[in-house]
Amino acid sequence: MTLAYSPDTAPAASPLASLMDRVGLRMPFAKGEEIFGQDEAADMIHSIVSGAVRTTRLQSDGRRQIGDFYYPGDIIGLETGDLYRFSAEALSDCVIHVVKRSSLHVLRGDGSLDRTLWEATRRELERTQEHLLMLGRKSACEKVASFLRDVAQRVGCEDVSLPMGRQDMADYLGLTIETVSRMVTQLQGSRIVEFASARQFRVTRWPALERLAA
Amino acid sequence: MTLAYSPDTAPAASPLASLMDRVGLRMPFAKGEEIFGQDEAADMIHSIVSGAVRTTRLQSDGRRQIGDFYYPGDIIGLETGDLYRFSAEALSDCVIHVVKRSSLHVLRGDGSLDRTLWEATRRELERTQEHLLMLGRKSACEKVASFLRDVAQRVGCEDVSLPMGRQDMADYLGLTIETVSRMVTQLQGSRIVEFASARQFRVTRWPALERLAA
DNA sequence: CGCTGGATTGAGTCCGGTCAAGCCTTGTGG
DNA sequence: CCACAAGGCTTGACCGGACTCAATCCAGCG
Repeated sequence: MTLAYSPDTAPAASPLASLMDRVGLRMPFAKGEEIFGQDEAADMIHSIVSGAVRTTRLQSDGRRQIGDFYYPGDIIGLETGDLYRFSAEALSDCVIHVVKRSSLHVLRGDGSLDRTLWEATRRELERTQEHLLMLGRKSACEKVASFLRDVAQRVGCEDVSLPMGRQDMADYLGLTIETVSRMVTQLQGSRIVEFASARQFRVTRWPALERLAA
Repeated sequence: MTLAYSPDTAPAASPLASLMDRVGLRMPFAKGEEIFGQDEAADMIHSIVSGAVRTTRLQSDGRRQIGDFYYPGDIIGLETGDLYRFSAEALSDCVIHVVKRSSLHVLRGDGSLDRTLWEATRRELERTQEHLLMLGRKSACEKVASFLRDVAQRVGCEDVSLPMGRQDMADYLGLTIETVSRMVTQLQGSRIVEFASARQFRVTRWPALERLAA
């Protein structure tokens, strides 16, 4: 999570990824396709090779919350007992390395696998706690600022392209798409970020962005 | 987390707790006392023997978010790398079983400890995700209803006593104490719950409460 | 070139926050 | 045992930020 990565290509492999390479299967998914579904039996672990993924949870009345966005090198499907608690969908065309949980037993023994999975789960927990903090106590403007900062930071290069649309941002931040749009416009008005198109931007004033993200 | 427990007394021990009994130390904490602090070195794991605990995170401007409330049998201090990301405070006088992380190595070997810790971390992640969902997409009324339902469910008996005050509830739910208070009054008005005092209530209409908690 | 779906913008509303009194419980000292 | 003080909780009036609904804009694409 803290590592830099090259978008759309396989990144420097995590320890787990290298273990997983020995078992499992690479599968392509088309943009918008479901990788796994909420409440399905959780018998797979997924590692992203290329592309981007969102995890979502749908309530009966249609309200949607996005759990997180995932990029090459990230693992999804850890957070679960017997059933997936979120569904996962491809934000773009992507390739996923899929491993049956049961086949991981082959690699068990020295305990290093267990500890690696635990480590990954802990990082996931940290990210979720950070997300929690944002939802609970930040204003709309601070939320959008934090989001753009996090994405820009992760990519690490000048021009950032967002793999997700406004609705996804809104459902991640607990806002409406109108509010997200207004805040983006506002941040642009104060010359803190600059959008070339709706999904392409760069940060023009990092300190100001950091300050707003609080 | 899903197990029933007797408040204020040691519960049916978790697998981890029984392991931890062999090492570590029982320590008493007074109401309001800090058990560990945000950004301190995280070298301990804490298991609650009796009483109740909150974990909190403070922002520079004073805004506070409560991570979760913990009761006998729960483990805290798992969520962390080198530093605690939240601080933990005693909601009431309580007894905590404290174990040095390093001394857990003694018990390592068969990997069962690793797996148990992982399991605990995963449950923590699940709870955090549930919390996330609530903060992102629920109305004030739904939040308070969910909260009261969860507490009542956990205790399992008729009369529920809240170990935390309104401010703690508010900081957990991402609301102000005034809004919490109004929602409680409202729920009482519709005969869904009944408060004997500010910290003592019972649920009078479970189905309605469940429906509101959505 | 027009179609289509996502993004932006605007006007008006409402939920939850803010500020300010009051109330009730708890605890302390006369 | 009562008086009083202190802190937490409740209630009210008002305000404002985010939502809703609706119109418009714009980029991508046939």
